[in-house]
Amino acid sequence: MNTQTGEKTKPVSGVKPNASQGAAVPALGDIIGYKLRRAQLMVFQDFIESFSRLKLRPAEFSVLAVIATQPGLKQSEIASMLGIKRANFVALMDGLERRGLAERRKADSDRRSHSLHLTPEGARFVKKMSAVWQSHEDRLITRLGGTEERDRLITLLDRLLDDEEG
Amino acid sequence: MNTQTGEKTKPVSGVKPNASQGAAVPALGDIIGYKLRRAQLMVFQDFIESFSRLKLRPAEFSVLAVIATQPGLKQSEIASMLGIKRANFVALMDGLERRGLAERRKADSDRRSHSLHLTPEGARFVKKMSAVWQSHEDRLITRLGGTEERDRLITLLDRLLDDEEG
DNA sequence: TTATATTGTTTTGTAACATAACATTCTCGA
DNA sequence: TCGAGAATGTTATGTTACAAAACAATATAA
Repeated sequence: MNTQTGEKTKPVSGVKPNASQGAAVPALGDIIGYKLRRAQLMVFQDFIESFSRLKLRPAEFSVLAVIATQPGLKQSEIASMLGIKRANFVALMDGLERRGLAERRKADSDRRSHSLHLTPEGARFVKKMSAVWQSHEDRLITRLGGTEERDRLITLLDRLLDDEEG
Repeated sequence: MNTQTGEKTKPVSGVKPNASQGAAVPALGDIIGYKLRRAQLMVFQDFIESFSRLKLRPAEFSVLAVIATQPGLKQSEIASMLGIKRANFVALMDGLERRGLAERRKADSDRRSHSLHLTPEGARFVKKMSAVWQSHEDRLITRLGGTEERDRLITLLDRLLDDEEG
């Protein structure tokens, strides 16, 4: 448990150290949130281009991935797992159903809820989707410098997320 | 966690790992973009709460930080530096000007452009803002495990961004 | 000069995200 | 068992971020 303010913040790359007593005006390169946002935008950009042919957006991709690996979950379960408000999940799921990739089934255990499943066509689609994702991911790993660096990045991001795992 | 690539996968040199065989459906935890997005949302959430009292949003914060450290830049320069379309920058700058924090000055060298500066009140505001940011950032650093981990995170994010620095 | 490019701006459209209200169904304590 | 309250999916609505097109004023280049 290191004190945060105790140690001088080391300039990351050619950034001036801050000497004054009050907090220095942060340089862009020192702002975690800023770097995080820019990196996320870059990654999503690559993702969107990679999936333009399949006409699949990041949120749709994540929903199909969850349904594929955990079929039968309730709509609200998947929504909350992905941090999507269930109100906004409806249209998203409508789209997947309209394209014949996934379907809602009435659960007889709880007639309010819908359990979500892939259609046969959806299963085929997920295969193509996974291949496209793999090459996208490989591109990112290359940029990072290898799988080891990828794992380190994931570990650090997990630390930020730790207590909101849900 | 690392189900799909195993420990030893090093396809990074441009060789596709699963070219012949189909790629596995990715688990959420293995998707860089997903983790990145969730972490970014968490960080922005903390940022927004930290700055609710000052009524300052991330984009406004970044603009003030740039103007404070590099006064006199042109509007379009700051916009592109932050990845904000100049069309969308107008309303943002209007807001800062309306609050008396920053101002546009007609540059006589180029009468089309506006050079951006802090007002005296803006300079005072930036001091408070920097202090608030510092505690926000310290919170993140604590979550990461220290300044060393923060630096490692920044380094990794920079690798993703490397060739779009601008 | 004339043609072309840049700067700031307005307008407009789209997508992401949140909140409130509702009908249906379930749960559970009185 | 009933009835109050919660959960589920849905609709409707508003807000915000972001992108693209067009424009006037000004600068630059041929």
